Amino acid sequence: MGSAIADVAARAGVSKATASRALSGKGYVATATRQRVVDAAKEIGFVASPNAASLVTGRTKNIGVVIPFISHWFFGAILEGIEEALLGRGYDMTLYNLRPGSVDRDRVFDFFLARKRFDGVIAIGVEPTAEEAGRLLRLGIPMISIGAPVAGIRSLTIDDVRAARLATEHLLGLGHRNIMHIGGVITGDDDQTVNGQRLTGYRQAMVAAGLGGEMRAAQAVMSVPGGYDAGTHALSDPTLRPTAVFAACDEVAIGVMIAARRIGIRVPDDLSVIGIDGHDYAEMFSLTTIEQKPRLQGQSAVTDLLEAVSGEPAAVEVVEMPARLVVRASTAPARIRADAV
Amino acid sequence: MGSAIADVAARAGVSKATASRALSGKGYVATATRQRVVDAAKEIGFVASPNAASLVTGRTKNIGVVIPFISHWFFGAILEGIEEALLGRGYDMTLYNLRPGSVDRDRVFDFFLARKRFDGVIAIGVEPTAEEAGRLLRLGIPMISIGAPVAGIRSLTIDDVRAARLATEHLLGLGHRNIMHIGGVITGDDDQTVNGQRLTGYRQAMVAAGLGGEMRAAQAVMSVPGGYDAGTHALSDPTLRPTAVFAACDEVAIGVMIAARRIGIRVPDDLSVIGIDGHDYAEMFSLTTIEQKPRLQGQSAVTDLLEAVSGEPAAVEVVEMPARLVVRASTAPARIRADAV
DNA sequence: GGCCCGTAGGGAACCGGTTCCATGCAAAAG
DNA sequence: CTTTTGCATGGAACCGGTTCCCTACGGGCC
Repeated sequence: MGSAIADVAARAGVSKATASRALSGKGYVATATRQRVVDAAKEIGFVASPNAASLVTGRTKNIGVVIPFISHWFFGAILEGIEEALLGRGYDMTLYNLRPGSVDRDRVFDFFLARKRFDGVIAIGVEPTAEEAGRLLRLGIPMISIGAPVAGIRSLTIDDVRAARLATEHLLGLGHRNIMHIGGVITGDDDQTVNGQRLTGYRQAMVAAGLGGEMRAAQAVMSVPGGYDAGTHALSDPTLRPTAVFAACDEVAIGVMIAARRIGIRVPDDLSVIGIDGHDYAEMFSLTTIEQKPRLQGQSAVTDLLEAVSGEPAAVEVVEMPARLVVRASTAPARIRADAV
Repeated sequence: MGSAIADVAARAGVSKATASRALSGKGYVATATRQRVVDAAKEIGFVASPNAASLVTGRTKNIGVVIPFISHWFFGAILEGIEEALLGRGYDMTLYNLRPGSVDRDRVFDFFLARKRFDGVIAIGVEPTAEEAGRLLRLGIPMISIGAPVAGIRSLTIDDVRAARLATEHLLGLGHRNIMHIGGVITGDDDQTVNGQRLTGYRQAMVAAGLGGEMRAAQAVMSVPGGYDAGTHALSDPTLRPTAVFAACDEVAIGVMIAARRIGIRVPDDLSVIGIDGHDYAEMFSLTTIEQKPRLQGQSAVTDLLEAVSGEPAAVEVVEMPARLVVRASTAPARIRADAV
């Protein structure tokens, strides 16, 4: 069934060593000989076994990727960026979908990732612990994390505190005072995850504006329905209604906008909404947002990781990716409210 | 650096053969011996090399998956189903993102998939050609396709013609006569892809209702903005406006609904909208749809494929998955239109 | 003319497991 | 008491490539 390189060698009348050199293009092989080997390989439909090659070279040309969600736009887009970059360099991408709080977490890190199957690992929005990272590094498997920076692990990140401050300041600059933050689920008081940092940025901006007492924050599932539910709840009471909402991601922002429209609140006339991400749908919804480039982040992660795979460890530990304010029509200057006149 | 099974064997005072049996659990090993080996392995942090094992067993415990989009809900959800099912059985999932019309297609099928790296291949929405499939089957790599059935390849599908007929008939049953179809891009007259089949189903239902002359179909990018653009275009002229739209997928349906609202057309009062898929967001948008279960499809594909991997080829070539009408508030009985009075 | 060097190619070890086969031993069967 | 059987283990081949080391040959240089 499967033809081996020995068969190719026999057919071309050369040794295994020469056949290997001819097919891989390494070492001295006469042009005529190389051609004979290539022809022979084609004739019998030879396909090399990457496993056999990995065994001796120690390189697998395979990268393990861990991600919390696949069917979320942001993570899917990162994944597309990673896959494209890897494919272009002849690498495979093996994917593990590690839902937050999954009991499989140990199994993935201990069993699946810590085998000699991967040249490197990319962890997205997973925030590996020191032990998890250490286990891999001890095996000589470099790792890079996309998301909130983790001490001791090479990370690719946007400055989430700054992004959140930027978003809040944009609303403040438009004259809003009653600004509500609708973010993701926060665990504990000093949450260092992406959600925690965005809450921190909101607080910093509000306090700096002398509005520390006016802060209001709610938590939502990070999706359009999640934002819709949270928005419906937050906007239902006219007396408590904010004039602006800073949502921790664009899906939530879109959900809030739809909720507002259902309730009869006009965006941006009665309510300004800003998000973070630069979602594919932001343009269509005229959503003002702090735009980041997930595809680019995926590509950069690959570049960095493969450098670490084949060379010395890079100097920089935290690489910061760009995030910029894109103003569209979901934010507008605050109006003097009727009930405040 | 990496410790081998020989080191474990030496430390436990047994042979490589016994160490292998102890760790894999196959063959006779005394309980005490097994414990010694397991302890030794733990002490030196032994991690097995799956490549070495694959080389001799011929099994890689790795499945290749080809998919046209990752950051689209439907495909992402299938992927989550596949990944979950594979992980549970100790399999890896290696992913290739093959955008439609990509020049990489040959490279993926010839180079990446047709190596001895995979025990099987799942192709999603890719419709492999006979050659592409044949190459893999000749190598002894079973393949299953999710999407429109392809002759000679084991396929998992919903009956897209029937689903589209069901959707159209639902609108007809509500008294609508002026029903427009907004579908995906169709290539050629006899398009056998999912998009083509859904158009066919629409036509069948319309013709059967004696409305063959009233058919109107437009093409859209399969996304919310795509549906928004197509919807805006289709609904802008009041004299040509349909009373109902059958969208080929829920994203497009949602886009149409948003377009309608912007124009000032009330759903479902002035316009009924139905989609296909059962998107996560359908509930929130009160969207009537033909619901299918992508996660379940992914899981089923894995079950079927692994059966083929480890046993005789299954008898059935085309497996049909359920798709059912879920009525929500985006569809309503047709009204006598003002201009028709 | 002898020596060195660059190019060609072969033999064999090797990567790290799995598995076949042979051997030893104790308990059960005859 | 001998023979069979079942369990336990070791030795060695093997999977399919890559690579190290060695040999060989022809041309340029001293």
